[in-house]
Amino acid sequence: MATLKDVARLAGVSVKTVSNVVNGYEFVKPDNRRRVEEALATTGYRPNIGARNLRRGRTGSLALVLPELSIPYFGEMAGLVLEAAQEHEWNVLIEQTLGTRERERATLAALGPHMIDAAIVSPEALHSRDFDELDPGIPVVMLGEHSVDVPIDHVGIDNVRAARVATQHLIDLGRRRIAAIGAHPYRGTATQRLEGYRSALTAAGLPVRHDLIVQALNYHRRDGAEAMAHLLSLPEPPDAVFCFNDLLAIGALRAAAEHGTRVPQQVAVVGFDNNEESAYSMPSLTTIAPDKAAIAHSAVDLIRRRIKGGQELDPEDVQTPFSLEIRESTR
Amino acid sequence: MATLKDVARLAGVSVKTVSNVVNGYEFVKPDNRRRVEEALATTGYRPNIGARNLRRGRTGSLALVLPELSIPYFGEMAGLVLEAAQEHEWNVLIEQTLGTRERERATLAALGPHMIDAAIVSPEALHSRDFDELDPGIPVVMLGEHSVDVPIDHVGIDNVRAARVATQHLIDLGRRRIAAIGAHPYRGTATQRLEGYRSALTAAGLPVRHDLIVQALNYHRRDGAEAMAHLLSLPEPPDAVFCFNDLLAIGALRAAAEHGTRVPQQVAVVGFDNNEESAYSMPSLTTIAPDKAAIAHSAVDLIRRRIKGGQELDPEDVQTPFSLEIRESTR
DNA sequence: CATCGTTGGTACAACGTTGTAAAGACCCAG
DNA sequence: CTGGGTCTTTACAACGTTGTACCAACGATG
Repeated sequence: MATLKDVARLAGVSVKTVSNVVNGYEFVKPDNRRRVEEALATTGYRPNIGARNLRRGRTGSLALVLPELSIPYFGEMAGLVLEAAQEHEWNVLIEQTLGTRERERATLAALGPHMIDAAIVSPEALHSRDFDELDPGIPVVMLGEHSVDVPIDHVGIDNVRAARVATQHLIDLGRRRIAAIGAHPYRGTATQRLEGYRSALTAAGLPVRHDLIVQALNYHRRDGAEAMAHLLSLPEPPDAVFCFNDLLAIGALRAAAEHGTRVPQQVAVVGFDNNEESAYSMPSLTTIAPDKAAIAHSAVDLIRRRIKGGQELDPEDVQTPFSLEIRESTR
Repeated sequence: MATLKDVARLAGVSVKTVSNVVNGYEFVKPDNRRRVEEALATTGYRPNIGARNLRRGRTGSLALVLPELSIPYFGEMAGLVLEAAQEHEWNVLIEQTLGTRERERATLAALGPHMIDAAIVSPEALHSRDFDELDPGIPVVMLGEHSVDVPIDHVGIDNVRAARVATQHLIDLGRRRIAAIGAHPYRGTATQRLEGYRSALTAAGLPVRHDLIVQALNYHRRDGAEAMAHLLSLPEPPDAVFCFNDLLAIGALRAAAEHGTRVPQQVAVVGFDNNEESAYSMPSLTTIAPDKAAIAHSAVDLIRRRIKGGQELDPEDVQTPFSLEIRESTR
């Protein structure tokens, strides 16, 4: 592998002059520039990014820390973050935590400031305040989950409002026994979505019935199916279900079908995330559609801002838009 | 950020001694070792991976090059590759090519040998022989696509055989007008799956009807839906369809439903990939299920082998197992 | 007590790059 | 032809790490 030294020798100039050509420095004699460029071409020189970064004190990489790539929401988000990061010539290193708090902490501790310039973290179990003790030494942007009391930049939609919109949609359909699937003891987004659900019911003068609120410790299709099966076996089953993500909703659709319950006639279903598959499920799924590209771009922008601005910048909380995508499951 | 120098000063020893402690070198006086370890702890020293790699001549990172993370198959594969790579303490840098040949080439050229130790490439448009001119200078393992005539390690399932199994399954159901969705002018896997489809038909004494073979330039749900709509509009529509991936099949299921055609009674459908969503579609999808974890592990193993063994090693072609997952769409 | 091998420690150079500072070449005005 | 400025190039050091070579101390051996 050719280095600057090799090119310099071949072109008959100093290493620095080659470096200057490579970096587009203005004042190089045309004659030398030509010779250097020839030498670059014949050697097939490629800069050693590691050495360059060592010298420059940056790495050119971001870390994206998320629970699992096989979960459609995170797969889609990761793809968009990759694109957004590439616009600023960042490489992206992806780490999976599998949703365990221990691995979320370990990952952040391990990455440290040497491998990456910053991290975009989509925490599952980790609380913002864990970062306090951690101090990863690099800018961090949190996606989704959010704790106000910690000075960390954050991007996400207004979960409370989105959940209210979803629930209100079911109320507008005339449904009165509206269940919720996805309550969770300590997951922040779950708490917020539950709050939105509750507030919509209350505002409409409907009771909040605890037997219609089903916990889900995981947010996979299977959990949604189990929860729905449970709801349908109740003496008075619900006439609508708000699922805290699309996977739960997809599972719920299947459970309903297996139970012989028709969607949306007997039970209307709303999801959350607008996974690509939700437009093709049978029936297709009404869902809260966050603007994922906006989330990805905002996250990268926050990182750029923080890298430029430094620690003393006030932490920002960017709320990205969302919409309600109405499909067959509530039509 | 503390460096070896800082720790050395604090512990009152040389930089190298600290380095020795950090790297577990045996012969360090217990007394010094203790002092160094204390200093390490109080400074919170973390080795600068970049500098270490520069010195050692390796990077500790792999690249995973694939079309799009939002495509479930690649999302799932990426997750498994991440896990497999982590077992050997590799970081993984993911690059999306969006399926364009130009970006596949550009990515490989850009990554070069400095950022990464090796690359795992899942090409969409790129041919193995493109690598010849390219010579990325690092070990490369190809997933899926495969050209025998180029000395590059490869992992994947036997597409021809798998397609034959899928088609044979439909034949065994008594279907006689079996269509195929997903033919493609130059995509290698498409060619192989088409060949398997053909050979199964021929072996069963069934005609290969060209009007029942539908091209798909992309492999998304929408393309499957369009292809299926076309097939169902034929004067003599098929009684079974073999789709070259699950997304096409999911789209086909929806098109069938919208056309009022019942699956599997009127049209049986088989997919390929066993995406997680395919177990929850309505009806659930019969599909070829490659052992994705085996693919991921084999890919990482091939890389380790190649890094140890060097260029003169004969290229290996690992065929991973697959199975036919029979579900509602053919029951 | 001289010698040797083992153990423990250090200085230096090197990985490939770029910033700094300084020196050399060139040109033009005086 | 001198002085000053503008261009152009270079040597050197440094980023943080580790391999090599070497030195020093030590106990054991003859």
